[in-house]
Amino acid sequence: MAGRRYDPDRRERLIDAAIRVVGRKGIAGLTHRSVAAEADVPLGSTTYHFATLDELLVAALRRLNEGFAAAVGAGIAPAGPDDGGEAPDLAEELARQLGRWLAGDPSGDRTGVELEYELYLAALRRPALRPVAAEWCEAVTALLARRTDPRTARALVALMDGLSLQVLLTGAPYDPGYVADVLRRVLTGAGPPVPPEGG
Amino acid sequence: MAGRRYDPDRRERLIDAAIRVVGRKGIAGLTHRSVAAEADVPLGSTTYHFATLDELLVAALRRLNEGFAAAVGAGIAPAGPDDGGEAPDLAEELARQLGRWLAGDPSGDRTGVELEYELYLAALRRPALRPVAAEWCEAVTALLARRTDPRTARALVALMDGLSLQVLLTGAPYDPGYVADVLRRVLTGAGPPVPPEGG
Amino acid sequence: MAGRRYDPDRRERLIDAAIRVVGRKGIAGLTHRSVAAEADVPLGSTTYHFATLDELLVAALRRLNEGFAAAVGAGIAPAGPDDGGEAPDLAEELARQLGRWLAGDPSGDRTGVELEYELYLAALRRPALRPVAAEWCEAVTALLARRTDPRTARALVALMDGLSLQVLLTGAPYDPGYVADVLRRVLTGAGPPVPPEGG
Amino acid sequence: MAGRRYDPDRRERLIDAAIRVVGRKGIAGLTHRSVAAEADVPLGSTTYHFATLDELLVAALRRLNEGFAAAVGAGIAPAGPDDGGEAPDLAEELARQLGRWLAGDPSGDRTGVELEYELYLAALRRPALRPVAAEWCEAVTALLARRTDPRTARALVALMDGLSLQVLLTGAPYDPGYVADVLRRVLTGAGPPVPPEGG
DNA sequence: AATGAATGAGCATTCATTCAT
DNA sequence: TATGAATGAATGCTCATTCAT
Repeated sequence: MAGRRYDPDRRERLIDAAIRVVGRKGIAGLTHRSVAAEADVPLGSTTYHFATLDELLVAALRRLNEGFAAAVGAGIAPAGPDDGGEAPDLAEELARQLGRWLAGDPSGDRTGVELEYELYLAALRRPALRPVAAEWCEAVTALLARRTDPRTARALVALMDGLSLQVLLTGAPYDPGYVADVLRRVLTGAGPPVPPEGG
Repeated sequence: MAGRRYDPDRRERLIDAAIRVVGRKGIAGLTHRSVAAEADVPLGSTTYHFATLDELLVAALRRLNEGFAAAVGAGIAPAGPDDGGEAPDLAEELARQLGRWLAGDPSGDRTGVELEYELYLAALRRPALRPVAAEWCEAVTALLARRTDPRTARALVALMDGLSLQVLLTGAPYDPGYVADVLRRVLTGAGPPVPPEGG
Repeated sequence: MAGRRYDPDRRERLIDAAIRVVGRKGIAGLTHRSVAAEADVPLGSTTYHFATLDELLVAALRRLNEGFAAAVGAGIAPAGPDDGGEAPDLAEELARQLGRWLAGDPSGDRTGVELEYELYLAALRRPALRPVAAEWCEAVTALLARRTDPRTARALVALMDGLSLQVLLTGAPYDPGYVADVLRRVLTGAGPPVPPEGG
Repeated sequence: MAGRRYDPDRRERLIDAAIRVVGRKGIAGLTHRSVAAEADVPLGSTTYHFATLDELLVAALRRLNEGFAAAVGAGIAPAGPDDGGEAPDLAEELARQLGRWLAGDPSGDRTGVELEYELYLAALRRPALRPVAAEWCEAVTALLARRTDPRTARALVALMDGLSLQVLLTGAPYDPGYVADVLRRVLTGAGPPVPPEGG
């Protein structure tokens, strides 16, 4: 913690530390001090790299988004070349995927979804986060739109958000069959998927 | 602020004040002090009536629920005696209602929905709020179940939550036609409404 | 510094401490911490009694005013019953008095005038101090008006302020003969003193 | 803000920036950072050119003096060759001039006088500024001495300072008739003006 | 039952300064 | 010669909580 001059990517380490802190203590527990301690960095260093906590929050949410989009992208295969207007098993794939996320890390800290939702929902009161939240929303919608039309994709995202929150907020058990069922209803009458670029 | 000894419904006034404070400054701005000032009550009085802020938060969310359930109940008429398995215009009614809530109070403070969602979503990190959030969710679901079946009702609530959050978090405009459309899809194939008690 | 609950007139002690701190380190050195240390009182106590530093500054300047007005009043005897339109030796009395103030306390800390002027002049940038500065100005003017007319009194105050500042700001030596001379010029053609109340 | 290597009059630009900063935020708001930002110059550059803030303050006050002396000189014409011992309208000229300064710039920032007085009065606590304050005082006195004798000039300066401060500190309205009156009294019995050099 | 006073911990932020480049 | 990065100290202020009344 002393004399450690010259430390490139300290900025990145601070973002990582911020994510861990939020995971452990929530956004309310994210302070310059807690981040500094978590990153093992002098206090002044946090304000040097991120003048305000909002800046740090934005960076954290953005990094989370990248990781999340990658995860979703890996889980949701794009539509095959000869798919009809609607992917046959998308509803079930999504329901299964959602179940995996919500089950989460059984170990100590909060699960990934909870952390992610906390940051995402923080945009409600923090305008600075709004653009990042919008990016996240659009990114996931775009991924799903590879298997259905954009309007349907957006509705799927909303429904999955709503169902996840019901589980997270009320402690209700997750029922994959039920979720697949209602997702399927939204997929009913969906248009053709967005063709991949260059197609 | 002084000498106001006998004051039987001070407790209620504190809850009202707490709601106003959260509306104006967010949950992060809810402190014993801010509530005391808002309610024009000595500081010690707040800790006396609500030992912790969580207690106050629970009371506030519960009060909000009551008002909200009443509003929803008034907006969503129960199914008539000879309705078929599904109310013909429920989707549009809900979309319109949602639009009204999201448009909100154009005056100073935050709109009602934003306030309500902030408290509701706070349950993510505050276990004490979880039971109240569950109550809220069940109450609204039950109201909608008077026009469709419970599983569908729960999905409608989730979808409306998700769509509302998209609007609130990303600043996207609200499109009632789109919302009615996707709500209608969820209503597709819904079962019969829950018969009124005693029916 | 510990366990000293119940300490009435702690508020007064804080004001005294603030005056000593400003005397020693200037307004720039007046911080909640420095006052707390000087008064041997916990830090939180300073913000409890004076929510902002401006409040403390106002209280300090006001207290200083009282003492100063008393000192001036003692030094400047009111006009005798049969005085003509102008007190014969007022100019010299004032010049002598001014010399005594500017000579000040040869010991360590800043002299009283310097301290007083620093707080008084701070009103230039701190609107909160303005009313107190105005009070001070009027009080001294009223005292002098007992020996001459109010317009002349106000000018005497201005001239004495200006001459004092020349000494304090530029380090020029104080020349009582010169000061008496120019004060006398202002007194030339002055009207009758303000009659004492009830006279 | 980057790569601006060759920049010969950066020093001057920093002084200008410092004056603007003091005008906007007061001496207390003058920091290396605020100057750097105002001058659009890297932070390190300010400490490089002015090791301490006092140095910068001295430079700023000195520059202000030059401009002010020029303004006064332009406003106060020297005595004509056949003037009697006393300039007939000097009192009124000065009163009018003072009124113009105190009215100041009606636009956003602080008026020029306020800024100038703040820096001038700062000498009270900052010995480094004392010589510059003395220069200012002497310069203005010398200018006025071209229309009256030096002792009287010095008193005029003191009286004008005192009257200006009354207006600035207490918010009292400026009354040019009154000011001319009392200035005239000081001019009463003044000696002959200082003859121009070489006269 | 109720409350004014008190206090220790903590927070976001700002800053002068140092130093390696 | 300049400067971006870094840092330790400090500041004003807020707060939950305690306690004596």
